[in-house]
Amino acid sequence: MAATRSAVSRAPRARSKAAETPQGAAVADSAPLQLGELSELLGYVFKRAQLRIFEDFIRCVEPLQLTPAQFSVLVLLEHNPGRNQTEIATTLGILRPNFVAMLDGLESRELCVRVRSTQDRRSHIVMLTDKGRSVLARAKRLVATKHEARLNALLGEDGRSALLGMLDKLSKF
Amino acid sequence: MAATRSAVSRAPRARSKAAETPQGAAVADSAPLQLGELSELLGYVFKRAQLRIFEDFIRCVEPLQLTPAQFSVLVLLEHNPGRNQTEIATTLGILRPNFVAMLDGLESRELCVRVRSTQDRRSHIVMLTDKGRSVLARAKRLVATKHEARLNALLGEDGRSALLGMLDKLSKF
DNA sequence: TATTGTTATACTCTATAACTATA
DNA sequence: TATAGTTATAGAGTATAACAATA
Repeated sequence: MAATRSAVSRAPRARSKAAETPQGAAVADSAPLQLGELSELLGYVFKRAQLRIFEDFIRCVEPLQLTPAQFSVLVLLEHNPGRNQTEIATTLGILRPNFVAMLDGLESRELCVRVRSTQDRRSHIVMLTDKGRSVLARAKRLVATKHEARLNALLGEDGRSALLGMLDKLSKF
Repeated sequence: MAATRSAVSRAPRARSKAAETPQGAAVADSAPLQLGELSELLGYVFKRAQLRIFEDFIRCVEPLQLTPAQFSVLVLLEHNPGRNQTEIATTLGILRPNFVAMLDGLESRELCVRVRSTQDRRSHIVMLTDKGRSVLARAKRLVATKHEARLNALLGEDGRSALLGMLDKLSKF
């Protein structure tokens, strides 16, 4: 989950030199492009905002080297002890096959462990390690004090909760 | 840009049969998992909403077989005649190398054409064809009457413009 | 027969280096 | 030398089929 640009994202470039032509002659070209109805298209603006938020998340949590997806796994493990891989993965919308490599990564960093369930020996219960718990605690602190704090400053507490409410409606529609 | 699930998305599954146990005995397991602080994490909720919006866009424009990214290119071509590949691509946050195959696709469907610039023979001016203009017009109609209409119904006109305003702030921060 | 974790695989999106033809 | 379009390539993220172990 490295920094992205995406099919529908990023800001237009700064205008090129020609736009600074003294006598206003051939300014025609090289001005920033018109977005047309894209600037009113919710999906378009949404995607750009989404990318910025993830970029900022990654930057804020950078000392701990956790992607948003990895962070979400650790949070889920903390709140749902005793669950197996499939339960964790599908709750996050991750397909079981794709969760294998992801867990391998977290486990190799000793942030969590898989243990065979004694009740159902097909299942791997996924548990946070002490190190995982400590990294998660630090990550949550960075997210709260840097990432979310920045978003709060930008949107205001009212704006933030209004936004959360709308996002929730959208994600259920 | 097929329907996705993403690292941080999709709704939790319905509870499994065990949860419907008559005498409330072993309900403990198999209940939906706790999201913990994820439900308050803007990026997490944002991503889920984002995926739903794109899913809906694709579904609404499905008769024309246009992805959000392709649609955004056609809109830009309509509003910015005479521009070259690099200008179109970078405005949308698409890297020049990745724009080549994308344009190939649109051009092979005769929705646009590349023509060598006479002023700078390195440049390819990208132009909408008549067919491209017509497909775009139909796409815009579908987007307005189905996709955006649905979002308006969900959020209300006030909510929609408030949301657009916040998204705009976010995409510039 | 069904499910869990897994492997293999493929397709899309994103990213970088380097080539070519022009300037 | 610098830029536009391109090729090649690599890495994420996402998707499906199928296998071994277990139920």
